[in-house]
Amino acid sequence: MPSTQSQRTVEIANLEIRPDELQVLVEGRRSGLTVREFQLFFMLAQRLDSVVQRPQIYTEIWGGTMPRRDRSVDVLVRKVRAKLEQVAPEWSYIHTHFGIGYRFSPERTS
Amino acid sequence: MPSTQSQRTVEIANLEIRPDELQVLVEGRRSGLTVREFQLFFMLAQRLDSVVQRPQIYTEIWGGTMPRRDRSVDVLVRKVRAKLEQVAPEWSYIHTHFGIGYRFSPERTS
DNA sequence: CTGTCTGGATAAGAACTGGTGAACGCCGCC
DNA sequence: GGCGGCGTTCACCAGTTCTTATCCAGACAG
Repeated sequence: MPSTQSQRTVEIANLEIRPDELQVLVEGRRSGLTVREFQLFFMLAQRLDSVVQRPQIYTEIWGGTMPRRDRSVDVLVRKVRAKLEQVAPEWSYIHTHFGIGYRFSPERTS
Repeated sequence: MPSTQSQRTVEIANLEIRPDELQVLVEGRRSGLTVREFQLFFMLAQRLDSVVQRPQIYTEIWGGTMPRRDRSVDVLVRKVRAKLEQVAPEWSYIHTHFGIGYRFSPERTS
């Protein structure tokens, strides 16, 4: 195995994540996430199956402290969900934990 | 053994790439790329279908770190595109990934 | 059931990125 | 010197993305 710095590709469920390309592929199809969107997605994916609190997400992506009543994270999550749904309608990846934050976990929508 | 560094000729889609001549032929016609232009084209071609980030392109061609707001890469891409389009109007080879970089992948423009 | 709070959805304006044409400077050559 | 190819930089503009505001549905407490 050619080692090298960061992993070239991460595979989870039906996803292929390429960090150094900022790309997420679903069964070969590109999801078309923007840079910000990928950041969010990737940071959640790295914490597979654990709930990440909203302020923590904010800090990791925007830096600094999350202003009260800020909705940036929500809007971003929505956009990521929308794009992923377009390429993988039968799956859901980001789950809401009310009053807390979000959790990444690929699941089939039965 | 085929020996020696890189292959003499690489063929992809309707392209014929000759690294040691710095030439790209499209169905027999020379594209007329300059040295710089060929460097860009070839480095992207070698990473077929993967997105290469702008700063990485810069580093590989110019060396050093890409200055903020630098447009060299863009302009070079444009020139390569222009020359390729002249010899292959029905094809597109270099695709833009907004906010990230460029990706090489020969495709017909239907 | 009612009131309050959180998150989903959408939209408008601001901010940013990349496409494009042209100008500029550098060299080698006529 | 004047010319032409090449590489770089500049400026303008269109298109994309981000931020923020608003309205609304769902969750939860009393």
